[in-house]
Amino acid sequence: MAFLKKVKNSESLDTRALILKTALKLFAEQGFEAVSIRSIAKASDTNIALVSYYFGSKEKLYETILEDKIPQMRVFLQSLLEDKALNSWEKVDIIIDVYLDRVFQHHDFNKLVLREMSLIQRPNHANIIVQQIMLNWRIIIAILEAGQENGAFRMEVDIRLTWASIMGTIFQIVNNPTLACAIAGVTDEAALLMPDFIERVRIHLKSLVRRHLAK
Amino acid sequence: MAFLKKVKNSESLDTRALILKTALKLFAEQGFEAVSIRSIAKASDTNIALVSYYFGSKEKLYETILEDKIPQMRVFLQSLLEDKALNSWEKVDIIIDVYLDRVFQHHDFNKLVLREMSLIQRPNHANIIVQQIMLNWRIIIAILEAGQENGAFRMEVDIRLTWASIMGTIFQIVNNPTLACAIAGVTDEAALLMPDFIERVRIHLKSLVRRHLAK
DNA sequence: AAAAAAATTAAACAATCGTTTAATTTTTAT
DNA sequence: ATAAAAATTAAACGATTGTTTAATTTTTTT
Repeated sequence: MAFLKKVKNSESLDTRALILKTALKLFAEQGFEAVSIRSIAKASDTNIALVSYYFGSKEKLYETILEDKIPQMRVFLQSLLEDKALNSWEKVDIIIDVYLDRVFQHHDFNKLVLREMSLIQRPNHANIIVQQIMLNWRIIIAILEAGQENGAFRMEVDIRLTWASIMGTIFQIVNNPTLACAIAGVTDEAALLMPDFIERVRIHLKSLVRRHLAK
Repeated sequence: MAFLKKVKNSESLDTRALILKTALKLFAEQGFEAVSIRSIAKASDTNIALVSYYFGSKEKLYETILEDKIPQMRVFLQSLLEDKALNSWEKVDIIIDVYLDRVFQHHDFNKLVLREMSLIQRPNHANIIVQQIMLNWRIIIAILEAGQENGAFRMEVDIRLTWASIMGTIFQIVNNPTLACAIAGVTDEAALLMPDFIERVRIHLKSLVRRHLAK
């Protein structure tokens, strides 16, 4: 019956990468505890023992996903902070551009991160992520506060809450498919990843921040 | 040994209410699947059979929590929409005030709702909540768009994304204790519920929206 | 005070969980 | 072609899950 032998993946993803990809999708959709190793195996058409074989445990599989995707963002942000060729207004625009593209592009992964940050009393992996995110947060705040100190932005503005508004807007949209579809006026969730919708969010955010920070 | 008999709750909460309260806290902290009936029983110092006894199942306990807390918000919003004594600027201020107080006051419950909205392929209870939230959403959008039509707000503003920014800001803060502590400059999570911090968010939000909507 | 109802308990249930084992197939290296 | 290594499999492991049972205690009603 060799002719019935299943062809596992036309794109020739190796099994390890296939499990990672499938697990990310399921974790983002349902949460860590709700996803069983058996459901990962079934969805990826692999054996239930392979999670232990490749990653050691379900926990370590999750950590691998998080670590694989942890942003190289910090290097970029640090260089942006130190960049003297750009003024503060240009830097804000760049940050919005970069974050918007990044969150939309890796929206599955961002759901994971967002959920981790909302939970407490969690295993080690959560704290690692939270710390990474907070390191980036400090650099961004430094960039924005520099704009205040050099006179580009209003002094009365609450910089930290301003950044919370920017990220909150993006997360609110990416994290909440039903709401996002209502905003976009579509029924298909895939439409949210279309360039025009992202562009609409971009315009809104930049307009919002510009009026807020301007003297 | 009657003198050693345990006194369960000084505030004389009946057992059913105690289980509800404890379960809400644990679900908000750890998520639905991560919380076992045994952990609820242990944390509330009750027997593991009582969840089934009072609520039928873990699922129905969760549904009871959601339904118990489903906002009376819609009645209020509908009356605000139809109120002709208030102008659009006053209505926006009121909406911000009400939502801010409400989300902070029931921050545990809001974590649950937010998480439900981010997950897909969930049991029935999730859809119920999502639909309720979306009904409120439509009323709010109607109120804001009325402000545009009567000339109070700029026509160029993206009303739906504006509301996403307001809610996103609030949720970002309430849902993310670590970030919120960094913003507030405190280490104790309890400090986030202090009136001065909420007041700070309120001032930021109103200032942000005012500049954004004003001509 | 006796009877009925409600609340609470410990123990057990089957089902599912993550993980391990040991055998087998497939791939790689010699 | 043969041997070694890696990948994959089915089956089983003990632990934990939500739930049910039946007995007991507590409360309420008569």
